[in-house]
Amino acid sequence: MAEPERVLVVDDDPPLRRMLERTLAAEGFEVTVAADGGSALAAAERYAPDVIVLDVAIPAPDGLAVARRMRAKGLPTPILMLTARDAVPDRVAGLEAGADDYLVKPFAVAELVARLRALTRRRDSQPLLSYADLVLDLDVRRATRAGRSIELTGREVGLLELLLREPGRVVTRERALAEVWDDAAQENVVDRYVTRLRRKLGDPPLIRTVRGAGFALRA
Amino acid sequence: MAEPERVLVVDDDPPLRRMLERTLAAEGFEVTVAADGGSALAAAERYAPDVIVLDVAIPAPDGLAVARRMRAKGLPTPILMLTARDAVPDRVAGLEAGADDYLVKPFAVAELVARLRALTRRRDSQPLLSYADLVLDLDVRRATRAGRSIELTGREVGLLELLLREPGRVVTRERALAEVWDDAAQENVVDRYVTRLRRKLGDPPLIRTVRGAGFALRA
DNA sequence: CCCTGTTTGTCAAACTAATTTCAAGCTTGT
DNA sequence: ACAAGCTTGAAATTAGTTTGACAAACAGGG
Repeated sequence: MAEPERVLVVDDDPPLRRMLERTLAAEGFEVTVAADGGSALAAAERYAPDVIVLDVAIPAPDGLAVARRMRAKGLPTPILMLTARDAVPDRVAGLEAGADDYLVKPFAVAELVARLRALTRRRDSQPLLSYADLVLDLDVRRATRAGRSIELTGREVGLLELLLREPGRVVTRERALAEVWDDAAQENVVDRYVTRLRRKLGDPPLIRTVRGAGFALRA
Repeated sequence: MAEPERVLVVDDDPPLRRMLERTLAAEGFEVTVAADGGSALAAAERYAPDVIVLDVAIPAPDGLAVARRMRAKGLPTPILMLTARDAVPDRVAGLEAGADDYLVKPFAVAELVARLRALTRRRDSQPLLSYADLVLDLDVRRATRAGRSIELTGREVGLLELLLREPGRVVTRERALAEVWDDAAQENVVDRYVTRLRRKLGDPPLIRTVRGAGFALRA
């Protein structure tokens, strides 16, 4: 088993808050609580939870505002919103504000736990490839470096994947042509794409030239 | 088909009231009417409707008061409130008082019917799907973005649902054909529908094309 | 059952992005 | 300084995408 999931519970009703705190702890979550929007925002940043349970009706910035601000700041943490009534507008507003799921009060605690598990469960997808501060996501054809997201084209992904699969090892042009290109292309395309990748990936340079042999990620 | 949904219409304007009575009856609802707050409360208890259409501006206890009292008595019947102006305070007040949805006069009758259906069907309905500020309601085949309501056709909903079920992941044309179309259609239909969706969903664009692969939602 | 408006699917032309080539200039090792 | 190898801008080429126009299928109302 992995380490416990960290959950932030935001609700201004002390009994409910305590109940959630105890139940979730019993379910194996590591719980932090907040009673109003302001401390929720602070806690979300300081504590970096894996998931947030957020009541819409809380003092200060309400749940919707909190969700919006978190999204504005770029925090991707999944939010499960608690809404008071079974009102369509409420739910729509919550989801528009950036919530990932909602639950109508009163709710069964088992239901809450199930939803939380669903939100924290990692989707199955191709594993990410990485090297130093570079991460390549094959599913989305996108790389990330130092937090910056970089869109890549098909060939760029192919070449970068090849390099990442044998980090530091030298990849020859022949090899690259065979694996990324369906042969029958000038060897120069590889160089061309190395250049493009270097440009997109930025500094400090990650792809090293091995004269007479090929290319490799910097050791 | 199940038995007809019972709706209580509360409005003090006789022509409008009669029009609603006739239209809703034609739509298969079983209709009862009331002209003021007092009889509305009485009818709500005696008649036990599945849903209530309630004008805010009525004599005696006004719409807000009626909603509040019904909630105070513990009646959970969904209320669709008709507000005269498109004033935010009005709507907020309505929702706070216990309304489940609101419609601004003048309204299209079809819209009213659609909302009523949504409210009565809501009991055990599919959860809403969302991504960024887009929310899709599968039950009503309608999407909402930034408060604007967007009508979608069957195929449009199907495709959008597919994209929303794996937010950000790339959906290939093949996959879309298999899941949304019963195969046996040109791959181009997918493109065609992506275009239509993009137009309907407006700016900023949500559907990104991943050249050579397919389409995906983008943050 | 027919008419009407909507939804759906097809095609082809216009368009756009990605890929590849070429050639000139630049590095590096000896 | 020379040669072999590497880099890169610009242009040509190719592959893939978007969209208007239209016809077929369909749904609903009279």
